[in-house]
Amino acid sequence: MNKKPKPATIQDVARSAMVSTATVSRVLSNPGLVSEATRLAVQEAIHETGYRVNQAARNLRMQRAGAVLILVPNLGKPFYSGILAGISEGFAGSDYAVLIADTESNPLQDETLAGYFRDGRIDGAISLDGGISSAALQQCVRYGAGDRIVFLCEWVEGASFPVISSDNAEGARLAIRHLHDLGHKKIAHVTGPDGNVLTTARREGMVEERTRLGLPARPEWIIRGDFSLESGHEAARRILAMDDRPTAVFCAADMVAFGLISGLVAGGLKVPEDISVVGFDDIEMSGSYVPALTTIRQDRHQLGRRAAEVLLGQLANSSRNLPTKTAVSVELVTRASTAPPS
Amino acid sequence: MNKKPKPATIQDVARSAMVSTATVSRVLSNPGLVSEATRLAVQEAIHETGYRVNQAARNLRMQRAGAVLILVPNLGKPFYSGILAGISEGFAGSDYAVLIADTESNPLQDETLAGYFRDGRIDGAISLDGGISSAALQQCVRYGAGDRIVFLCEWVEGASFPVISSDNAEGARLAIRHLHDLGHKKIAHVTGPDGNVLTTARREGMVEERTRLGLPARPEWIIRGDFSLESGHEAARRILAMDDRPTAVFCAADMVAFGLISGLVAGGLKVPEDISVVGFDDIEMSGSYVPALTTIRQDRHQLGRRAAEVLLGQLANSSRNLPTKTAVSVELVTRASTAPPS
DNA sequence: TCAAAAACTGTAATCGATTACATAATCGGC
DNA sequence: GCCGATTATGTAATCGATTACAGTTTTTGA
Repeated sequence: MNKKPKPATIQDVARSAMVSTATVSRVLSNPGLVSEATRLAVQEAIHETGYRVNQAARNLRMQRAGAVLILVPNLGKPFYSGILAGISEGFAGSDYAVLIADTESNPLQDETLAGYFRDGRIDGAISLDGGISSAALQQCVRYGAGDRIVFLCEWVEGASFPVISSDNAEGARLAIRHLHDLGHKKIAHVTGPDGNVLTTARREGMVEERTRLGLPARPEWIIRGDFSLESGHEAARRILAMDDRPTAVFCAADMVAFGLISGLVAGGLKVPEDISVVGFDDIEMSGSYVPALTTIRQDRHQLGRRAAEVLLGQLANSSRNLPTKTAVSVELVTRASTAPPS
Repeated sequence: MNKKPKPATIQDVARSAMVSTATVSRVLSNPGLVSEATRLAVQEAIHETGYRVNQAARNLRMQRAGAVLILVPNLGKPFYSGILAGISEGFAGSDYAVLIADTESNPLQDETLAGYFRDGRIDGAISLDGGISSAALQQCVRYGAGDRIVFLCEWVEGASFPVISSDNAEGARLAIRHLHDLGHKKIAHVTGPDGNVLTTARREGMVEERTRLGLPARPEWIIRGDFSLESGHEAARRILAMDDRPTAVFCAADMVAFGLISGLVAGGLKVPEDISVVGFDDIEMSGSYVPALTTIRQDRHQLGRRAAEVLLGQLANSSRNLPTKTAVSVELVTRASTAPPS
């Protein structure tokens, strides 16, 4: 029943335009080489036959895969959605397919990523996961993929790949400054997981600004978390148990802030009346949470686009430029979870 | 500096094993046709040369794309993560690459999906989006892709494609039965968005079971929502304003339940003491929310795997079997957000 | 023991593009 | 008006696999 109208090939177009396949191919990829007249004739023929280039054939001939791989630590985290959208958009004009792999549900073996390159299944990769083993990266470099990997948001300390990320330290500073402006002096921080580069950047930005403003510091005001709701909740328990409670808390992620707030509220404190809370990320939920969360917005769409652009750039000029570090600016979004201390 | 050790081709293997390329190819894809002795020799040669099949070449020759596309309404919703993990796992053994597209951030034009098929960029698709226009689907059918599309979780009413989904009506019944068992009589429901097939299935299951149990019904106890946190919050406002308040609320999604709970708490009610809340989905956050949410668990991993299996089956036997509807069973998870009415 | 069938294996065409090289046509300068 | 340079186009090899068809060897059966 199905008409399967065999798709037109470059041969069909050539026949229809009465030129050679070489000419058709040139019209497609290097129109400057073809005279006005033939170009028009060929374009006409393309239109007429409904021709579409067969990527598999092109990729085979050009020895490329026509695909890039995005490594996401955990697709379930709402934080990544906007980023992926930005990435998709960035690749929309190109002829690269975008593959996505979740490194949590399907942990990356040391050889896996390199294997993708080795087998010619991908031309490049963007990693949102800073936890890739350096052995795995070594492998990729060995297969000549050293300049076709870009890190986004997270990165591997010491490895030499381009990195696109928000200005995490600046975000932390903005948060502290905001709380300071409101009149807070005793400010706590719930960190991300140990060993994470974002944890470090945000913690250091926080400490730096606190010092700069001459605010008091107590060791127990730096609470170890892991970006999760639960860790926020746990942090609330700690804070409730303190003698000398902070009047404001800066959380390393919005999810942490949600856990924290619900824990504090359950413990009888009011947010922001008794204690102010600032998050980091500005995920979708943050605006509609109760109370709406004051937070540091990362321009996730922008981050994604930039990463796509950088990778496309690398793929185009195989010239191996120096790896650069691009910082995307962040922004304080003031909402209902912060207020002057009582 | 990069050694680029040109990957071995099937020719290299053939040479090394002193057989023809045809034989090597047969060892790869149809070992039964080759004698024990040559097979071993070839395998040895494959090992020795480090040969890996070039998918681009194979795909070109076999006239396939070697890829499937997953259409996700909104990658940001935590609900989808487990499903995508399941899908990835389902395709892990196969030689299909998995492309993911977010239909919200990058709305699907009518021709887009069909275009992927037409251009031979994908062999099949799994749609988590029930909102695909039937014009778009018609197009796909026209390109002979009618039996290479599978719907997962959501579906298009009236279209004839295989559907894998949770038993939504049963989930709703379980929720109502649970509340009834606790002693609740006045049960409200916050629905999903109008026109969504899941909204309908869950609402009908709820109404059906409520009727079966002889529970009272009031029109205002069916509150229109849209699966979002905000709609839950809005529902709380409505409920707080009612004269004759329900003692329990069944929400069509966990996110709605979160919004509802925070709204109710903000309004001075306690959950579950004053009012019980049940969600639907059991996303990761639900277990660690405060209070931990009683909800209907969908086996998301299983859903994903099944969809992958069904699509792989269709791709293998191009025989166009009847579209089937697979219901994956759901489960009540009892946590802290429900209790007997006071 | 011999013909027919079965089991292996090789030759070469093919998938649909790109591009090096060759050839033909046109142009410009003196 | 002639020659080299430039421009436009075609021929055919190539990317790396699969597979129809043919040829060779082995097995089977009477």
